[in-house]
Amino acid sequence: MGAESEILNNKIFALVDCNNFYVSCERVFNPKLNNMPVVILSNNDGCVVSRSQEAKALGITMGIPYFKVKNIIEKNDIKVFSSNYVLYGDMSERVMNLLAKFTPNIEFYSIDEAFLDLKDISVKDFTAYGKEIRKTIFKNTGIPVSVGIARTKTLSKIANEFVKHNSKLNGVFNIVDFHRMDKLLGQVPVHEVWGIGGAFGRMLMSKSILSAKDFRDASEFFIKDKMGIIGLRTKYELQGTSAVDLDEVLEPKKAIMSSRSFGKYVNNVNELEEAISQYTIRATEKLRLQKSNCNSINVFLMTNHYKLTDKQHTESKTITLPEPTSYTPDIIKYATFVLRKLYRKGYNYIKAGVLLSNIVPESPIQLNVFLQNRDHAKRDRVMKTLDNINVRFGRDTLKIASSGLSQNWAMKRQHISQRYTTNWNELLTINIS
DNA sequence: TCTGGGGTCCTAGGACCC
DNA sequence: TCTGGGGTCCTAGGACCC
Repeated sequence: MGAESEILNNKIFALVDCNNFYVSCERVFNPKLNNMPVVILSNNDGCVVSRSQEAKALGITMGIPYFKVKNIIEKNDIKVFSSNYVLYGDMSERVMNLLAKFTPNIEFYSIDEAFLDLKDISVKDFTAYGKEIRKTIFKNTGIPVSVGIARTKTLSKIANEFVKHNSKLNGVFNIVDFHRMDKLLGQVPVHEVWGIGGAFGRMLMSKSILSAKDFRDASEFFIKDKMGIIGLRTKYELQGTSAVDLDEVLEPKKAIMSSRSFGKYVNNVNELEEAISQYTIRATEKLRLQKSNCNSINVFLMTNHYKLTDKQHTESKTITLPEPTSYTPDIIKYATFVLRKLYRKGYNYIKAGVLLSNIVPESPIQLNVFLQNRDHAKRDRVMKTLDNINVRFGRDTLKIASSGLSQNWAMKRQHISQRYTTNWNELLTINIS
């Protein structure tokens, strides 16, 4: 890389990633868990989605179904928690607010990761700055983070991953002017590079492209042909040329999904209707929160495809609404109408969901001339009041009756912890004896 | 017995238009 | 016998991410 391109490409990305985030959140409020093996389960207590170092060392892999490792868990007294997204979401917000103080240019990438562009920060030593970030986050939230610093997002990901396997780095790895890049990239398996997943990984390995270094040095034509523009960008990024920008603006979502596996098999259409109503309530809440309306809804339901002895039926159907809306009762009506079209008697359904799409800003509203007799202002007020009450007094304080009261189909959460930070009844209590 | 949920982007191909 | 060509829009599906 010549001096000229270095001037053009002067970005410095820091990827800040919370270590074992969900486990770390639980540990903040339950310090007994420190140094113990801990795992967090996905919704419905299905799979392992977060593991402490100790749990990883015992051979618990990411995404493994819970029932497959129950033996190891019990034998080693691994502590188990159901996902507590209310708690993790709140802790995430605290971490992100602190990170935003370190640079005006930040991308909130996921619940536990953010990219910071440091090019305009007037510090000489980015490594020291990374250590300061790390110290600040830990001191104020109790969450340990790793920091990877590089000239491209893809390289900052690699640096960050490296931190976690090398305790000598003390949580920060800066490869902005790293001399042994070939050696470093040679150690990264190609399928672990950000943007290259399992499918492309297998294809590349069959062509003897085994490491990030091999991929960086592979032919442009080959990569463009087999992987399109995304693959090419990844190659440039590994070469040190930034090709994936910081995404700073929080764009409204283009699709909003709410779906869940059931806690038991459901074959009764009335129960399915309750579930679809509940998911629609959740999805439309999110829709109004980002001040949008949707034009289409998709409803799907599925049987358990792992259970080969069961009759299978998986189907989805999209309909276009007569006008863009976020009015929950109407959308429930349409969604349950679609559900009844899809539903077949005699099948054991395990999961269903609602997807709102074709999303547009809530104003200006494109009114359907045939529906103009509706009082839109009044409907808006009703939804606003509903949302306000539910924000103030807790989710589902007010809800629509079609979602059911007993909800026998609801997901399993046998190991849930308290909502320490968001619910007055679940604050941390300390017994002094 | 028991296998998550919620997103994004890109591409190919069909429909349709002039 | 010979049966355009280019453009746009939409959708479905595949790949990826955490």
